[in-house]
Amino acid sequence: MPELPEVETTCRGIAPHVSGQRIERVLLRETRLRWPVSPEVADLAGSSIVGVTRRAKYLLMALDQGSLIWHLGMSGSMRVLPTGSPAASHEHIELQLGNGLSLKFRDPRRFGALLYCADDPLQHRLLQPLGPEPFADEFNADYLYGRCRGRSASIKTFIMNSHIVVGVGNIYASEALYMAGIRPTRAAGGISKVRIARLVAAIRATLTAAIAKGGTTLQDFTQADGKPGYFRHALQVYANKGDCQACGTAIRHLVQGQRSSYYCPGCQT
DNA sequence: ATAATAACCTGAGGGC
DNA sequence: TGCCCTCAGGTTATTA
Repeated sequence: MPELPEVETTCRGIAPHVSGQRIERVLLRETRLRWPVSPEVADLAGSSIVGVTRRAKYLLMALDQGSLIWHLGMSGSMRVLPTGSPAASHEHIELQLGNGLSLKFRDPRRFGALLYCADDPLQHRLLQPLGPEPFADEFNADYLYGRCRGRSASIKTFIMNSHIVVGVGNIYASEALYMAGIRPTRAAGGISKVRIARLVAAIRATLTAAIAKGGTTLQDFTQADGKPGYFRHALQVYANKGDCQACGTAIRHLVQGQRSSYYCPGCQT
């Protein structure tokens, strides 16, 4: 689940409960994530959490000394619950806080990550090469059209490339291309600037709408309070086996780069 | 440099 | 019930 809207929802959900809190105790039940959890994490008791921000699909937790870089992978989620409440299955990490609450990280598939970074996390080797945020001024039609020049990759694969723009995952790539009227199979370099401008707007609109609904829950994702994301009901094409709401044509499914894509052959050219 | 593929995991759901 | 297969939000590393 965790694309940009889900990570943003998580960030907003946990921030009020963890910001300014002292870490009383760290529970590491499973450290074999995408990468081994940084050993420094085990010794964080006594540190304080200054604040939480998001960059791409990473959650950045500033501490009084250094920072934590979290990633939710494919199945990760975070909840804030009273310290002492029973651990859910696959609840790998728990930070017990001074306010009697615990931040609990659950990730059945273990594609997520928790890394400690002593200095600027934005300069971390995973964050440094990332493209612009979709809501940044820098991400505009000029930029995206420029990056598309000479690229034969499909536009769907292209906008999911975090070096081009961050935060657009498999669900919202299909949804944004539907909104923009562009087939996911089109070569990035062959799309007119006007249509690229439409795509930029569609990416922003799709992500904004999804954030407003708390993201999309397919299976594992929950908000920090345990509720699912409600954008699933607003999906137009993703996982849709029916017809396009706009023109009635049957939604089509295909696989691109090992990922499912969905589009309307009537509306998307 | 760009593009395509394999790899890392667990669980849910369908078919038989 | 149970077994086998396919598929699922991401992204890095490896290979052409």
